[in-house]
Amino acid sequence: MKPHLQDLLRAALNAACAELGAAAPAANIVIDATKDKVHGDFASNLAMVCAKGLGQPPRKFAEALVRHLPASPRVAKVEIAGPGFINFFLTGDALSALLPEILAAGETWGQDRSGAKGKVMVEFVSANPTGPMHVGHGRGAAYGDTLANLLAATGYAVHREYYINDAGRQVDVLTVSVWLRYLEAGGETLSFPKRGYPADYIRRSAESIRAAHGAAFQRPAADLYRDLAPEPQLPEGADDKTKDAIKLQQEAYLDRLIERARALLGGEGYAQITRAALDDQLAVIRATLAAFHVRFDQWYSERALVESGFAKTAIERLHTAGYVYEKDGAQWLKTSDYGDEKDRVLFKADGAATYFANDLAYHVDKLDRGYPLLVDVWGADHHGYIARVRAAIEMLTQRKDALHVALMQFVTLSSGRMGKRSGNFVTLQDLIDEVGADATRFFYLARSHDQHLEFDIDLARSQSNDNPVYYVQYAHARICSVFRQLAEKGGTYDRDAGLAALARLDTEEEKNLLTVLGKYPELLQIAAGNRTPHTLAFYVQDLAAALHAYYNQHKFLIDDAELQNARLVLIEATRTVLRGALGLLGVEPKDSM
RNA sequence: GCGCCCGUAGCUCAGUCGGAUAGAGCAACUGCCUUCUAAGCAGUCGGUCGGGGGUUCGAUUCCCUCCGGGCGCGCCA
Repeated sequence: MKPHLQDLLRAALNAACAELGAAAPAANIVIDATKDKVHGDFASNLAMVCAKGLGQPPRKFAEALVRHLPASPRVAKVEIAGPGFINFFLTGDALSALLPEILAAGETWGQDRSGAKGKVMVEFVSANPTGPMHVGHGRGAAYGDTLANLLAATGYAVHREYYINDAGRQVDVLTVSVWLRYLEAGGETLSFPKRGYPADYIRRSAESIRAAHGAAFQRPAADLYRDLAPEPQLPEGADDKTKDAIKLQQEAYLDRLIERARALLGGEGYAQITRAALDDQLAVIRATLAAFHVRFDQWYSERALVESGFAKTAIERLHTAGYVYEKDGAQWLKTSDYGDEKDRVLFKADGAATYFANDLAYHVDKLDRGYPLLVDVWGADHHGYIARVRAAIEMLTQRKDALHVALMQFVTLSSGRMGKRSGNFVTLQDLIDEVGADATRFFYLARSHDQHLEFDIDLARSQSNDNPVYYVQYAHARICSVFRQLAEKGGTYDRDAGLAALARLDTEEEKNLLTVLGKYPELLQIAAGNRTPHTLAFYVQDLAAALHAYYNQHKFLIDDAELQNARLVLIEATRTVLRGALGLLGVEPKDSM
């Protein structure tokens, strides 16, 4: 509808300017859906935008535009209002014309599945495989999954990927933590290191290793602690400076335990525990994401990236291009040439790669795989990391727009509900178990991602009219119920007869529902283009509200067969759009409540 | 100190490219079930859009500044 009105206005603009003997301004013509029906269906500010340049009063120029506006069967009335707005009132035919389109296209109506906009890689979640996901990861999961759906629905060929951080020191900490719990379970008495991972899930990992390997990794505690200085302890009431110093010493102690573990277990034994521990944690993560209806095309291992040698090869490329230099024994990347506040270390003085080096190599691989557009979904605590990755990507591509980072602001749980279940936090799995996948997803998505989110667990789990996700699902269920009732009464639905009688849809509620349906295609473009899935979550609530208002005011199963068929066409189309939108949100439409 | 996100109704939050009288849900109050599901509908109440300047036909929106909250500023990951 908008392009049609733009065409009309453009013609009017040319004619009106010709009359004035002036060149038509090159302004792009803005058409907005009105907030208030007294202003019609669509409005344009064109007269006010052009007035100054043409030396005309806005309202007078608006009159000239309206005078030159070509007639259109879709436009019932045009008015000038306020400081010079041009308001369009559409005919009923123009509104109902989208119903046959919706029914013909089905749930993908309004979507473009062609992939013609090219390939895009969406990397999201990528939670460390050292424990279960928490409620913050859930937000990135819901956001990333729905954003990927939206991009796929608006012409992109989308690849969804999870980067597994299964290399680096954290994996050694995981390995040692599991092994120490394993030793404890085997009867050894030891003091668990302060900086290890103490949680219950570590114990369960240790138990499953014992189930698979028996006592193969059992060693005496005496060997573990031989010639090892005891772990420094934090004194009561220490100041921050002291605390930091002690923490560093405790980390160093943990490093010594890691070395001792390698020595006592041998390379192969140590690696077996690492693999088992990682597999355990990843299995939990995969299960949670499956329960959350989040799907990935690929799980990409950092460890594999390093072991294949590509991590080094990729950095070599930057070296060859002249972006890498040596200082203080370390290899640095000149990210400050591309907007970062300082240069960053790729290889430490001891030769080890930094996390940044591997992550950068990973992004090089993404580009090598032919993705001109990369979307990374990160937690807000990583925002200080954006500049360096962006700088590196710009070095590689000479483009500023190749990488888009979407930051998820923090999630807190509603007061009084910060209970500890698995270790020292509420896991995403806990939340899904308690609230359900649909409500959890909807609550995450019904908030702008750059807004701090307070997750109201009590509201989300309430099976009541307070809960917006039920409100939307109820709208869908009500439509299903109408068709069930029709069948029970032995009635028939003649869609073609309904399509032929759309002119009968002339009540206020019907026009409003049609107006909301008509906004859907453009809304998908906006939600995908701005990367704001929450606008879709708001839309389905608007659509449900329009349906409920209609349902409450009018009956669908009536004696007037023609009108009944027309109304059934309208609610069938509404159900179709609801299903399409809920599908993108990853929320299940329910046939009954 | 510097950088990023944020500040909108009692609460939780929308507000697209600068547009008309700033919206929704919850809470409070009033109506509506003999009728396709009341997990619903209709209405009332509720605002210095954090404060102050600036830009212009017009600012919640853009710029400056101050106040308040969160996060980040490693040869950690």
